[in-house]
Amino acid sequence: MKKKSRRKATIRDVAELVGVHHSTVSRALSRNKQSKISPSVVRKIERAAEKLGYFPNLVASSLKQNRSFAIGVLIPDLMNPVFPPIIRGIQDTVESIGYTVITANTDDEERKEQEALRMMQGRSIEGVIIATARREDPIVEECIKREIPFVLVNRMVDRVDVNAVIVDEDFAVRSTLDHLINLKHRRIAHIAGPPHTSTGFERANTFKNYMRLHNLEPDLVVVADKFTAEEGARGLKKLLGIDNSFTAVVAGSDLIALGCIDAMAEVGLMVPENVSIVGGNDIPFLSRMNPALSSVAIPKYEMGSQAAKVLLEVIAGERETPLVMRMQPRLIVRNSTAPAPR
Amino acid sequence: MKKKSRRKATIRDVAELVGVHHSTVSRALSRNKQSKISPSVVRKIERAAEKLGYFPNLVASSLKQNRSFAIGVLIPDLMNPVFPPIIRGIQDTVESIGYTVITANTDDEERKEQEALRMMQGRSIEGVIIATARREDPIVEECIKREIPFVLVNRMVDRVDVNAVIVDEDFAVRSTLDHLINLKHRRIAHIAGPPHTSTGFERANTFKNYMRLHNLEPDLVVVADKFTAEEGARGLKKLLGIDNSFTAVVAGSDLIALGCIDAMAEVGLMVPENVSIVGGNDIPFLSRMNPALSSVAIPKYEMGSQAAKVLLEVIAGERETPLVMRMQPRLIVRNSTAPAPR
DNA sequence: CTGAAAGCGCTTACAG
DNA sequence: CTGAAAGCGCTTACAG
Repeated sequence: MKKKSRRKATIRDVAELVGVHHSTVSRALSRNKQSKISPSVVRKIERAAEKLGYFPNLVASSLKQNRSFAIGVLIPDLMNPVFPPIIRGIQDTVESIGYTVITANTDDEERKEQEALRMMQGRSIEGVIIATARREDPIVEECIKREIPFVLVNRMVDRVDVNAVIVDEDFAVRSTLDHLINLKHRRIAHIAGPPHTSTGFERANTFKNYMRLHNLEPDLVVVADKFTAEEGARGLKKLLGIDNSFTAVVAGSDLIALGCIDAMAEVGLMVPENVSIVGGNDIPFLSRMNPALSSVAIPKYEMGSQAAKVLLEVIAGERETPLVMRMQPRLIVRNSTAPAPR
Repeated sequence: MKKKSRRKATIRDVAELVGVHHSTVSRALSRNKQSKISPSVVRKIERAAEKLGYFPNLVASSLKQNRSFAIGVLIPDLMNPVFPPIIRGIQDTVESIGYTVITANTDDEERKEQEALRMMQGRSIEGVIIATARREDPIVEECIKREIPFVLVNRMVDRVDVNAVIVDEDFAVRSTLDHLINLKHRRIAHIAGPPHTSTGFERANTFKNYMRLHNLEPDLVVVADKFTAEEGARGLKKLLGIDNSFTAVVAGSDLIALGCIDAMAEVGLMVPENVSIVGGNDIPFLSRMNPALSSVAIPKYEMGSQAAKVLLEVIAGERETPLVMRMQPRLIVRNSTAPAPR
């Protein structure tokens, strides 16, 4: 029962064992059954392959076919809880048809984005899902120029001739404001996400417009430079320097909301007694915090899954016209919002 | 400014442009500078490569060199907050030297583990980091048999002749119990993680031994079949059926602790007034819950990073003897633990 | 320092 | 249905 060699079995080894040409083995073992090999030979080959513990060398196959059955995914940071479900959605859908995914963290740094794209191209990825897009994004431009199939997820660029699976931000903000206005809040502030991202930008825009529509002060807007708690805290403090009559804040994301809550705690503002707050993308476990954070849930797993499906279609050449899917978010009211204090 | 063709530039294209043999280009562009090419030629080649937008085809390079500069990572589920930091730690350390990582979710199903390993082998990964190990694990055996370099992270197998970066579970449990005993708890229960995992098994063992050492009842132990909140809740209910005099519970993980807390809430037990509870691996945001969960922090990012370093050493042939690193955890006392009620 | 050749393990037109 | 050949884009002994 000793193994003869540590070398992995190749197609030639099984060909030899069966006594056929290695091209016949290749044909017998490849799934597309256009080239018919006689069933008896197929069976012999399969048996031999099994016996030798043969499995195909995907890198040789990739080189020859000039496709890799791999896609890339660009995210800012795996440790941001928004992204794991998106990635899992992507993985589950592409893996079911034999693709694998390579993810890279870019920390929102353009240099790392470039490097990651290069690396992925070097590995001949067939397409890429981009969760890091800024409204004007050199990476997106490069994909277009180099004709790399791509789809954006979560964040959008300003141009609309791209494939994207994003959130109906308008709806997100409107349902949030409806909720707050119903609770009789009038002085409502917004700690917006970075304006160079579509999510930050669109929510801030809708916020102003919808406030105006309701004849409410639309200018209580402060910008957070990143979707982080630190920036949320900074934003809230800045807001306090400008105005302290607000009774509610709409945060650009959950992480921003956490920062706001921290900053409020520092100055003795109670949530929701003094100020109500709504978060932005419903990351896990925040339902268990004190107070449980009201937030706008977005279908992260689903978005990843859809983005993957679209990308696969583009790769297969089945999709010509760009598609922008806007997924419906859902306001989840918990304990961080309450009627406006009088 | 029109591109001549969509074809990616190859080493031959730049060779032609410079007027040298393509092997010279290969030498000039490869980082290992043993084969000296005259600086002037190198410069010309670099210029030409730049001009053509050349970048190496890693899959061709992989095929030829029979190494892929890729490693695999097996995790149960990306959406479990324990794993993203581990993966990030792995990625950051291997990417800095040009490796990429391919992760696969196995959902703790052996079939998926097998499939993932196959896929990774097909892609010629040079080694694999395994975060899914059970105490007896066919995947680990297979890696040994096939001589695939691997290192375990977080979970260990029963055999000790392997590389692993894990937690000092003994210390984790002892510091937890010290804390609880100091708070005058005497009836302490344990909702253990799955006994087929080293973490579940070791913590339960230490729990019993250390309780005995303190002349406390060591048998208030119930097993959760998975590291999930659902299983934690089930465990707690089962415990209540056996005994309801306990004043503290040591949970096998944070997720298990969350389930316990839910189950306690259902029957009107207050944390920490009636029962104190300590979680198991300090996942993010639980410091913000109500009550903030006391937990044993483990250095997840660091563990990933260390595991990657060890794996890289094994791959480089620089490590002969197996290494088991036990990382020090740290009890973080928050508000879910309080003096025992009288 | 540079060139020419061989080969990594597959796939796929082209014949038969 | 099957074989023989060529080639994917690199790397690397072997000469010179």
